[in-house]
Amino acid sequence: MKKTSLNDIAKSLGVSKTLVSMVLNGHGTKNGISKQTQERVHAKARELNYKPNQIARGLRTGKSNTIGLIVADISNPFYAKLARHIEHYSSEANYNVIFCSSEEEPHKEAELLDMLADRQIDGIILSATGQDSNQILKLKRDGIPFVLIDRYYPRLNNNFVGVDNFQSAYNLTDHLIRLGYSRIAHLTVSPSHASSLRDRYKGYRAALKDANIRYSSQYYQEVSFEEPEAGVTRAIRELLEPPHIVNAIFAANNRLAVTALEVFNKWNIKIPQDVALVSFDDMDLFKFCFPPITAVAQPIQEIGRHAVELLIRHIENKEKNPPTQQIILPTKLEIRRSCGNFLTPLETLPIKTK
Amino acid sequence: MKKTSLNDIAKSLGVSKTLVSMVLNGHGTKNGISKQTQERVHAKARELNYKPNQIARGLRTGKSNTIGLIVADISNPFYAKLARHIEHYSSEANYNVIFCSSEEEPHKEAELLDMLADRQIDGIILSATGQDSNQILKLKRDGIPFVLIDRYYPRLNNNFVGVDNFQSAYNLTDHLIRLGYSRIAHLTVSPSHASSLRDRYKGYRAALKDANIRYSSQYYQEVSFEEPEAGVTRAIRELLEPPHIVNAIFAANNRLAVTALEVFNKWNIKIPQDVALVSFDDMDLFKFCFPPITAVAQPIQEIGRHAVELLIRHIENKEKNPPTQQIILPTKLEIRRSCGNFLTPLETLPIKTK
DNA sequence: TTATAAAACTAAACGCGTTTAGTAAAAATG
DNA sequence: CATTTTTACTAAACGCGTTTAGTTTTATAA
Repeated sequence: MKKTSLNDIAKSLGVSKTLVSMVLNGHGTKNGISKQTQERVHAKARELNYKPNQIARGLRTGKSNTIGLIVADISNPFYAKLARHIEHYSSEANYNVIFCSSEEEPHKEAELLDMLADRQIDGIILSATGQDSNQILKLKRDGIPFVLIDRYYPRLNNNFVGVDNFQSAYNLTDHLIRLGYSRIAHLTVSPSHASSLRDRYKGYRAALKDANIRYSSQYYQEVSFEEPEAGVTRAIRELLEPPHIVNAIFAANNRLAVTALEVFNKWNIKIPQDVALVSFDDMDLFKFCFPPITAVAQPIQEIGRHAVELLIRHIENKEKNPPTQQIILPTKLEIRRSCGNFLTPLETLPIKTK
Repeated sequence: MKKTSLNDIAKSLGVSKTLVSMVLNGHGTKNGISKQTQERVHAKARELNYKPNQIARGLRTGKSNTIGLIVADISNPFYAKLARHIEHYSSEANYNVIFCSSEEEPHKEAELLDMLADRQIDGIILSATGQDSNQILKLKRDGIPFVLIDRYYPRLNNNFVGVDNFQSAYNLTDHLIRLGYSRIAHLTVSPSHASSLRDRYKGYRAALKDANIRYSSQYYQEVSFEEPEAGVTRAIRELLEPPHIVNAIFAANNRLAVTALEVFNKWNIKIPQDVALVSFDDMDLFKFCFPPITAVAQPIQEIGRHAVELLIRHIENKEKNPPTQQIILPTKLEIRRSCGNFLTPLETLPIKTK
């Protein structure tokens, strides 16, 4: 039960496969194929349930109507949601998506980029590990359209869709400062070559500086991507062993925030009494944690939409070489109780239905 | 700056591309190519950084070293984690993965299956919508190796990796019953053609029956996949409007549980005082909710590992046609406080460091 | 010395849809 | 009627790696 090929249709109608190809691609009239013949071809194609082999087509045209998406970690809900939106908008524009996950490893990222190039991908959406701009230069040299998301290379003028990590981190830190916290730790991933993480750190430092709060290098804690549990455990021990060095922790991503919660739970450290916690990147359940976690929320759907639009514009105008574009979208500071204004749920009102 | 092709190597060495192809595929010695020539070919391939075009190769061999993964919803953390594990194990076995998300729509599932077939995928891992077994029959007829995950078709004897949804749901319900709950609602997704959801419902019913608890059709609430908020809101209103019909809710997946939490929060309904809540599928943050949510946890990594192993076994023994296999893995009941044994966090012990 | 075999390599077909260059027949024009 | 144009269609090349069926050269056996 093999698939119907162009040739099958051509033979069964006694015409050439050229003709069939032209008709099915809508170039029939342009090439002067008669109406009846066109109709016969369409009818037969329907009858045999013909679907063109995209691979053979791509081999000839160099176009695959497929875009590659490389995220740093598909199991992180931020990227998972982003992947879903990207898939959605691509599919609307008649593109398929190949998802990949680099797991923050530059060599895996390089491998995946090669793999995608092998597969004649039309373009790439990439959240780069940031360690090595050679990959990006190679994409540029090879003329493969691409859009960076979430993280960019400051030196290179590429297509980019993301948020203002600096300002958002500044606001988040400023929020802590206004609530009276002055010894604020920054918990981040090492090695943090990703521009997003670096900008979050810079925003944090800038907010401290503008508030005339002395920064201590003890506040800065790096945790390896591979073993967050061990790293966060160590980091929190250093930050909170008496005398407590800090009274607030800024987790630079949601995974670190969740891991911090694990550690707090294990050691019975209470938020915000013992220490305040805020997270960059929101999660559905942060609202329902005890206490709810204050976080910066990114407009994930919008990031996905713009990334797809921008990429497709570049793919479909490859010759004209449209100018690169940087799209910076607004974030939202979700203020909850993990840094004060503490109310126990027991103080909430009685059940109100309807 | 185009990519190096086989021909480039052949020409620059003055040999045929046949020879180059054979050498680079390790068939050099078998075909009597001399040692020196083989070495020259390898050296030149390295020098030109040659990477074979997988598409052209696949066109000829019919093999792409790529597997397709279709999940019901990539933004659901259960599937996102599963995707990550599947990617990991596939990559270890030298296969790439094309991820897709059917968003529970049978027609999209059908489209994606066609798309994957077009791309000469070697095999498919699928969490089927369950509405239409024709898709599955077509895969079988076309001889495409596949493994179902999470959901299966009871009538068809296919490869399958998943958990015992019936027994796990039975245990979860039984846990509620032992804590004294007798009016237990079942909140599920409509239309629930997925075997996993149906089995969860059956397990719930069986537990009620074995405990001689009368079941009322009022306990059963279905919510559409597309609009969970509106549906869950309506469902919970019906279940909890005075006089409260139920005192416990069994959410058949994590998304429903999270949405239920949203509604409870909005209406100030307290868990477990006003109503108990349990979820099928665990989430990282369920531990830290207020109160922590009792849930059935699936062994996601193991599901991914077995699915990949089983699929690759079938792909690589396509001729021998190995027997189909059903792998049922154990779940874990994570007992937390959302159904009683209520302790406020305020009663916990003082900070204990180290 | 001649037939035979082994060693080392190549031409060409293949898979399948696209595209260029071209042909045959009918219609229009002079 | 002869020539040009138009209409309707086709052969063959192409992309690129794989594979089959050889070919040429050298070595071995009869």
